[in-house]
Amino acid sequence: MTSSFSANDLPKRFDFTGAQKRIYASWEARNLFAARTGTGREPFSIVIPPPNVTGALHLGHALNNTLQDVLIRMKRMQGFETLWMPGTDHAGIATQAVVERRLREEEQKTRHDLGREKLVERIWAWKDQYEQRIISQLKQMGCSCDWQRTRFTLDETCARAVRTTFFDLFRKQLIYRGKRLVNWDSFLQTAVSDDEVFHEMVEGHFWHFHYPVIDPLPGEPDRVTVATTRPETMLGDTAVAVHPDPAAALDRLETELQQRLAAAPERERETIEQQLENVSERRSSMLPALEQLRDMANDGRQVLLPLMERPIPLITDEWAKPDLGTGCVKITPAHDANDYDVGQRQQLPMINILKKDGQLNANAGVYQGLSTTEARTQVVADLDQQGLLGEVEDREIDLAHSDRSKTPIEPLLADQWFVKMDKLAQLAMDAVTDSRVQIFPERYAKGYLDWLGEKRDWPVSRQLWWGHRIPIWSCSCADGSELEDLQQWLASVPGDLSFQLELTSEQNELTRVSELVEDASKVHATVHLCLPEEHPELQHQLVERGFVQEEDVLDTWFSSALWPHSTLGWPESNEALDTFYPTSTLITSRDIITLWVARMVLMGLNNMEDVPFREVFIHPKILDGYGETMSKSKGNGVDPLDVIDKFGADALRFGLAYLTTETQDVRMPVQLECPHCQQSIDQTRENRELPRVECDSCKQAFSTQWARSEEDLALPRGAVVSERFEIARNFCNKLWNASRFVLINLEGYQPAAVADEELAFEDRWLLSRMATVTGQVTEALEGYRFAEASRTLYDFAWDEFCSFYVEMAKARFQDDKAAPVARRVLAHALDQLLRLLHPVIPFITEGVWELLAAAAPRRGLDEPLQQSESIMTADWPVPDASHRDVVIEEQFALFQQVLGAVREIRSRQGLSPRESIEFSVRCRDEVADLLKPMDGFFVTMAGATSVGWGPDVAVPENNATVRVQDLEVFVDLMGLIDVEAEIERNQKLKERLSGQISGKEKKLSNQQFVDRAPAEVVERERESLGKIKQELALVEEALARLGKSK
RNA sequence: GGGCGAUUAGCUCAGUUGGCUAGAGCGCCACGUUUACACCGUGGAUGUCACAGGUUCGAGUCCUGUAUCGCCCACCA
Repeated sequence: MTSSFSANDLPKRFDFTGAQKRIYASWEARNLFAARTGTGREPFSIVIPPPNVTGALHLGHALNNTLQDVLIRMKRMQGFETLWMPGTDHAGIATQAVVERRLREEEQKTRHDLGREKLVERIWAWKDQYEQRIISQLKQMGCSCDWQRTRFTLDETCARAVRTTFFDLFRKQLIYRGKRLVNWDSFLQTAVSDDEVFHEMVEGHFWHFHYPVIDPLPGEPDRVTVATTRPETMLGDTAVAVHPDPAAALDRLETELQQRLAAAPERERETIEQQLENVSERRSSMLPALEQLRDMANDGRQVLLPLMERPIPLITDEWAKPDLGTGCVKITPAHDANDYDVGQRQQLPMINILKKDGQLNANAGVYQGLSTTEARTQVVADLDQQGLLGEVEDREIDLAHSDRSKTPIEPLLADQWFVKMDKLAQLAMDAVTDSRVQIFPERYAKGYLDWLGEKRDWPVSRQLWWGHRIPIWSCSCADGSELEDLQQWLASVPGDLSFQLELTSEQNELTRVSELVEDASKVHATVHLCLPEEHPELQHQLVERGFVQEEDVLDTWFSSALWPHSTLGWPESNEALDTFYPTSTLITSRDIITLWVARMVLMGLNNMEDVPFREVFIHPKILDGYGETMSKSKGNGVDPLDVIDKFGADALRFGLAYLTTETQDVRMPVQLECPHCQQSIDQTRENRELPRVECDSCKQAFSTQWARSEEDLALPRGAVVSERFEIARNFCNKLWNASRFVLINLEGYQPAAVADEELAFEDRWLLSRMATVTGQVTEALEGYRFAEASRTLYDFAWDEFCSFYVEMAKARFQDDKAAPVARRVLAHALDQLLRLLHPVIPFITEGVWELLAAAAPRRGLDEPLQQSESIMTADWPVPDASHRDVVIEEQFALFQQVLGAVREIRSRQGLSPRESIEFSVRCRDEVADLLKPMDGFFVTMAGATSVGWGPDVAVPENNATVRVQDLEVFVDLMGLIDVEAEIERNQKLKERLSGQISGKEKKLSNQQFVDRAPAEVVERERESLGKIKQELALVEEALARLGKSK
């Protein structure tokens, strides 16, 4: 600050835009975010949940990162060596899909036109651009990440960790190859994950087919009937199933339905009754036939799959529900998830009939080359022609579609790599069960344990190009000698490698994968080789020997699972890893507890033999005004930058922290802001999807995030914001102005220690409150109670610091004797308040801190000290127990109440604030002694002059009264009194008091209460009743008086 | 279908181990530019604590059930 600085020149509103930029740059320039090793300080570390590089951050990220920054900043001030590890996630499918879509839209090309290498190059370019944007957003929010350590889940450091981990698991035999149904998008020619699939009801049919029984015995049916919504899949059928005990199944179902009926509400009864009817109908009409089929199945009978003319077995499996369809079900293991399970159980062949482009392959015989839709029509026609088509019902079908291409999903059987989960999952479960990892709020531990408890193997293959390519090379051997040959060569290769043999019998396509091979001569072997590191030379040799590298990449979560240690340089041992692992806490949202949190614990334990973090805090979700989750696709998302532009980064942060309660999701109505007239327009389900919106008030149009056409894009863009941030913005401004006032009045500040006896009543009060608040805020933040901390600070700063302490200081600055101490205490108080607020609102507190340093560089009550240059490195306040004083706080509360009473009377009587009034207080002598010295404050804060304190003050003739505890405040209105207003008010009061009295009397006359409630509670009730009665007496007295004067 | 959570003022939310005469902000009403702040100040009005039972001397708080909403997981031949 230059010497010409004057606090009077400071603007009335905090210029957050300028301050944010300047202050953040100064933090970075001083390297204040850097985590150091070897400092001997206790470490505190957090790894960021890496945002997807795909897109911009939304409000959910803003919340997530605000909370992390709040903790990191507090811990840093508390003297911990803090590390906040930043980075982004390569987000396989989402990122590749975005780039592919642009390729399609802008160049009309598919990824196959570019090829793997070129596509990956494009994605890298995209990634660089978007990573910058994300990091810039985080910086604008004020996040104090150690940017020099920024990682990316696909960078070389992380890649090394991935390969090392995969190799380790492979060698431990925890990786295996198996078949799995994937959601195949035949348009994009890619598998998509379950969450990229949406379901839609479409008009469809339920076709019944007859499959002839091979060589029926006399009395046996000559055909069985099955039903399906996807006729073409019958080409891949490998069995027809019937329930092993249809009678028992029906009985069980009936019992269950009857139980449900007994408990069911009226409107559900009908459906259940119908189901019951269905059961008994089936029992009489179908049961014998089903039992006969069951017996035939047990005899090993077969049916002839029409069109393919392939004999397939009749089998028994519980999957065939006797109450559904025809009671028999066709089994197509390669194209249906449930059938796949049946196929596994029953060791059925699995016939894939689909090519990746959605056309039928050679296994479909004459139908080869048709699309699934064409095949469907054809199959139905052909069966009809052969007289094998039965009933065709119309039916609504819940059909899975690809979210990206909107085409129907084809379930397709594919080779996939899996991670065996049994042991790993158990490790991760134990860590939570024995509290090495603690989850807050606790209830989320249940979901974590339940999910891991299933111990389902983790399919890690993804049919994508963007990601960590699975480090496996495979080679098939035609016969035993080739295999032996290969094994000898592999044994001679130097270095660390691991391989697995996968043995399959001859007809690969038709036979299940098996580890047990009875006849070795019929086997052909595949050798899977896993490399722990990139090894170009060896890879070259492998290719020459006929090895092929796995095309698929790993699930993104595989690399994310390593995040807490991979970012610290694992597998290389180094100081950062030693210092900051395990990390202290993880802050994330509940939807990735299983996908991410569980897997980090598991991988951390596997790789590091220690948990990745000691605590996990699950924060709420941000919902829109309709209670729906915010998402880009719904158009109800909010860009944190819009909020920052309008309200400031501090307001964004404070607003979010203020809303972060333990149980409630955050519902946040959203508005569009008209760029022409700044009018807010509520976002509705209708307008949130429009590319342009017309302003309600100025009638001009503006564009939204959906604008695509040139004319829409040419319009100014309307920001999406929420009024919820106004509270926080106003709070920051309040703090700014209070600070401005303090700074203005610090002119002439002289640092000096302040002895206890120099402290004024209000100083003691404020210091006492500050000690309490400091403790509360620290505890709240350490317990992840962000809303509580924010609310405590909000109330303290606004209602106590500003509305009382600063107001009272005004009077003291007029008094040359009192002013120096007032300045010292005020400088100290502001200093402490800024510190407490800094983690939540870092910019404004730093801004004021700098100004305070100019006005009062040395400050503090005991011994004024030069304070640190940045508030970031200032010490976190510790509650000063010596200042805590319950009596002072009580006395001060009395003062506040008397002041309130005077103000209330003034307002009630409609007196202008200019109009000075006189008041007297009837009270005990001690109280008079206490409050009389406060006379000046009544003048400045309520425009009221006291004319008497004590037990014997004269009651003015015409007065308005308010009673506070055991004292009475009279305002002499000298004939100006609005008698009606007083009577009305007193009568209202009388009613309320009488009600309370009768309530309490009733309670106290209840012998049960008096006997059983704790004595202390009863006593409290008695006292309270006594007080109310006294109060009522006074009200009645006042009413009588008023009646007289009327 | 399974699990979890929510339901408190017009709106968004607090409300510790049951002791409540239920709070805050916004909005609303009245007054007000008093030298930090109108993004402000002072005062005021506003509630069948979703519903129904139960436990208890006492229930917004604990238990059971119902309704509505939301989230996660599974399933949907």
